[in-house]
Amino acid sequence: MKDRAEARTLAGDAYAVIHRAIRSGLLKPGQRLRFADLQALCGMSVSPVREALVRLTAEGFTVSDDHRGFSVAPLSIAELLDIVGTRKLLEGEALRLSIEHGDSEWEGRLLAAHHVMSRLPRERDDLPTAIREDWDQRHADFHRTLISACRSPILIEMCEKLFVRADRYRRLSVSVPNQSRDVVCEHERIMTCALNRNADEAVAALKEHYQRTADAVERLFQDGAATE
Amino acid sequence: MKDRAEARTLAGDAYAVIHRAIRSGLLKPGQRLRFADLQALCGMSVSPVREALVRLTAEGFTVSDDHRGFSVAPLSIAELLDIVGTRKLLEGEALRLSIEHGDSEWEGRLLAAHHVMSRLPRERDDLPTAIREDWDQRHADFHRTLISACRSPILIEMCEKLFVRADRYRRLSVSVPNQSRDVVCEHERIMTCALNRNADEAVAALKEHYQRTADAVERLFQDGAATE
DNA sequence: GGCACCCACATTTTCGAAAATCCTACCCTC
DNA sequence: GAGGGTAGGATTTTCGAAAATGTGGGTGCC
Repeated sequence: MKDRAEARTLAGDAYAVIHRAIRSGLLKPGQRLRFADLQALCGMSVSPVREALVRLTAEGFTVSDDHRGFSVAPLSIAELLDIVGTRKLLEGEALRLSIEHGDSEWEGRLLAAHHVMSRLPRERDDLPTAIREDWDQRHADFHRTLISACRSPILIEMCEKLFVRADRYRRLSVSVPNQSRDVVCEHERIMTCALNRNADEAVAALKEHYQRTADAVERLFQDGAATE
Repeated sequence: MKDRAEARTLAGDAYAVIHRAIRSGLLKPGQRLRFADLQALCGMSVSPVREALVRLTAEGFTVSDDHRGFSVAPLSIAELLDIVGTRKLLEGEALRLSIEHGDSEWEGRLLAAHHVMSRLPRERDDLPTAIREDWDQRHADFHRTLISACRSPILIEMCEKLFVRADRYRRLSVSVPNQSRDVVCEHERIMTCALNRNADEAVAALKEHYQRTADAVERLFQDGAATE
């Protein structure tokens, strides 16, 4: 769930390393994961690696087959659509609650998060990885902040998990340089509606935002990006 | 998540044993979990026990503190209300989708699940544990069946996790013999509305059903059941 | 030729002990 | 007496090897 500051135990490191390897595509969907390889990758013994895999499995990034080990969870259009549909439901409701309960401190954090994000270059394939990761971080922060005042830790946790899970798919679509979308504008609209306490419109804008991302990735899938 | 058929590895056994111990109250909320004790309880070495705890932590039954081990997740009114609120949202939508997509085969399974449950004695404190567990099982099956046609595996999985998590609380309320509720009737109303494809009413009835359970447990909490 | 069985190999899972970390209580200094 | 540092013991975390299990191929039988 977290990624940074997750380094007090070796198992935490292993989790971070493998998680990153899966998101980055170093470990491909469906690929079998051998302990020997992962031990070499993480530079540690089998125990923490196994612990990391158990955690990743609980979060849907890997799948486990008793006595036959683990493999990277496959990607599919069906799962993408499922994730997006569920996110629209959960984050939509979380945003509505946030707008209902959020105070001016929340408004401030929201403005700040959006500002920082908008000042960074838009995600593009030709940018250095470090900058892309930076944008990803700010983008995640913005969406986190949106729902942070909903007063439901469980809802927040579920949204967080789905966000990271969806991220595997979103990364595919980044390699398409132009999608004739103005993502910055979409974010702005969500924020403005939220600040104006216009819950219905804010939620609608958020759902639209996710649906567009889903559509972009779906197009990509049909061009065969999933099979590689 | 599962409990039965989870026995192909020792770690799976450990998970089942500890999970059961937490739900039954043998391991109390907030209690520190020492490996030595759990190894004795499960009859195995540290590795599978640790794996079980990692999984339980991912599902919210235990909490982990780096280098300080694990403890049973505490119960609180706030969490109960959060769980119930989220369940109403998730299962409500899942039921709506199920009603939209379910075919006659689904209707059949729903009727069957309800029938089996209604023929069993109502859960009561004075009944033998085996019978109570049987009723619990059928009750869970009924609710599972309700949403089983929603076509969203993720939604189903989340509902399942919340159901089990809420179960820890629900078990507290069972010890109160009479709550002036007709649970059988509540279930029947949900089913009838669902079969009549009356989504709005079915969802409303389901949410009411959960809210009443929550209210019952909440009353219990205020009488100090949480502190023991 | 097809099918079942069995053996050797590859891999995961589990064990028992070593290493690392945390907590407690004590001592020393100020 | 208060604060800080430090050994000792308890506990978790990690390691490396042993045990258990799945896999693939070869052999013999029908």
